[in-house]
Amino acid sequence: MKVMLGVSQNTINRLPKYLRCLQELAEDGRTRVSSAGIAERLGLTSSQVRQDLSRFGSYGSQGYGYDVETLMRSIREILGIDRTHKVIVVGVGSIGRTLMKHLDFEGNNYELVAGFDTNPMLIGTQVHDTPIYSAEELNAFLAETQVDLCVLAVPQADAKRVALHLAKNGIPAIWNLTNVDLELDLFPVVVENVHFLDSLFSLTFQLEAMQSAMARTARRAQ
Amino acid sequence: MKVMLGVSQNTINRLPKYLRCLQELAEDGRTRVSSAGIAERLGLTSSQVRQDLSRFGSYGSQGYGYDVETLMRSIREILGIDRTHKVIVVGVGSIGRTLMKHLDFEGNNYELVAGFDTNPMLIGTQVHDTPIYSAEELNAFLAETQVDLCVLAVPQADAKRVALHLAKNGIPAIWNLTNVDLELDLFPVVVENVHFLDSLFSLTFQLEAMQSAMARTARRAQ
DNA sequence: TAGATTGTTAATCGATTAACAATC
DNA sequence: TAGATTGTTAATCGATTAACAATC
Repeated sequence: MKVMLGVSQNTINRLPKYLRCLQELAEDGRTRVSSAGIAERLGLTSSQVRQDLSRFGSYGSQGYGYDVETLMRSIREILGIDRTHKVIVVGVGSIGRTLMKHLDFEGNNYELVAGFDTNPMLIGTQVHDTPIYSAEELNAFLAETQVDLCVLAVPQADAKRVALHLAKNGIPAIWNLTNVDLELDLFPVVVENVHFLDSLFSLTFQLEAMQSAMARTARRAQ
Repeated sequence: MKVMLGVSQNTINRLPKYLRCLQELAEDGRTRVSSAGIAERLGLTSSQVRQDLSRFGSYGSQGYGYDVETLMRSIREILGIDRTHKVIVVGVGSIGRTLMKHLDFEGNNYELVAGFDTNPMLIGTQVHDTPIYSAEELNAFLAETQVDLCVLAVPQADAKRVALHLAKNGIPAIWNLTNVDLELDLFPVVVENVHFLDSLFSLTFQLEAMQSAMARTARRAQ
């Protein structure tokens, strides 16, 4: 594989969108697609699609475009989701449980190996075929299992402490759903902070902007 | 308020992060902060913080910086979350319910006025003090209540149909949590597509990139 | 007052778009 | 073969950073 120095975050963030677009095309029975075809569906330019993909290699053919299945496989490979990742869920409250049940982990090669919680009612149960253990069993579990990724969904008050603990015990990636910004700076640990509200706020801003634009238009039309 | 022509999406996306930063500062009892102080906490440059804020107005003082409370209020105003927004939840499955219970709607002036679902078990119940109605009651409800925003959490198969229906019945903003890309292009309706998996994939990419960087370093050290 | 820090203008940097030779 | 479309280089555009006068 090419050395991936300087792939921009924007490019990385578009890869999952390309993948979803290709999955839709495959479901529609399409076997080939051009960069212009992808671009149109996503509201981008064909230039950008080709430019993005070319950061990682050559996946198309002149005069033909891209084979849908092949490009899908290639993007999965670039993202790393062609390989299996072992995942634990720490904090199996309502958010943790909902994700375990509804997110397509299996279909993307994520293996939910265990959940951990402090609630005695949950310990020993299963959520979506995944066993839930007590928080005390976490260290022992990590010592004997190579876990790739942790879904962090504990209460806000516990977020920083638990994240630090996970990092110290060798978890290399934390998907942080606690709504607390984790700036761990604990190389070699990567963290992705998910903030539901940010996206709601952004929508609200757009709503207000649209409505005031419409109000201006209406005034001018009078 | 200034006319907001050409505020970049990047700037808009940073506003919620500034807000969260200020909230943390306020909780720590801080009453003032400089652009450099905000920038450091968020890993940005002070220039960028000032540049972003100056798109909307002047909120600081030379030699002093920003008053934490005042700036918080101003950003809420810019985002539009100082005003009350009436919200309905369409699709009160496990994702819809979890959000209703756990997301801080009230604290950000979102008023959850109703939920709608087709499941007879849910209809007539309350989730987090919000009544759940039958899907058949939706149209009548929209006719008599001015709803600002809809949280869309129906099954994937229903997403496009329901979104179109909402748009046609006057919902101006849809927060789409169905994992289906909605490219409605139904002006004047704004849509925000939330894709949980995108962020997980992006984390996985970073994980792989970090691990292969470490492997290279290790080889070189031998 | 002197030091600090803003808001803004100018300079730089990076990302997107356009263009086109290569070629399926 | 002729038309289509890639991968890539060059041109443009926009976003970030640097610099600094204004001033609290």
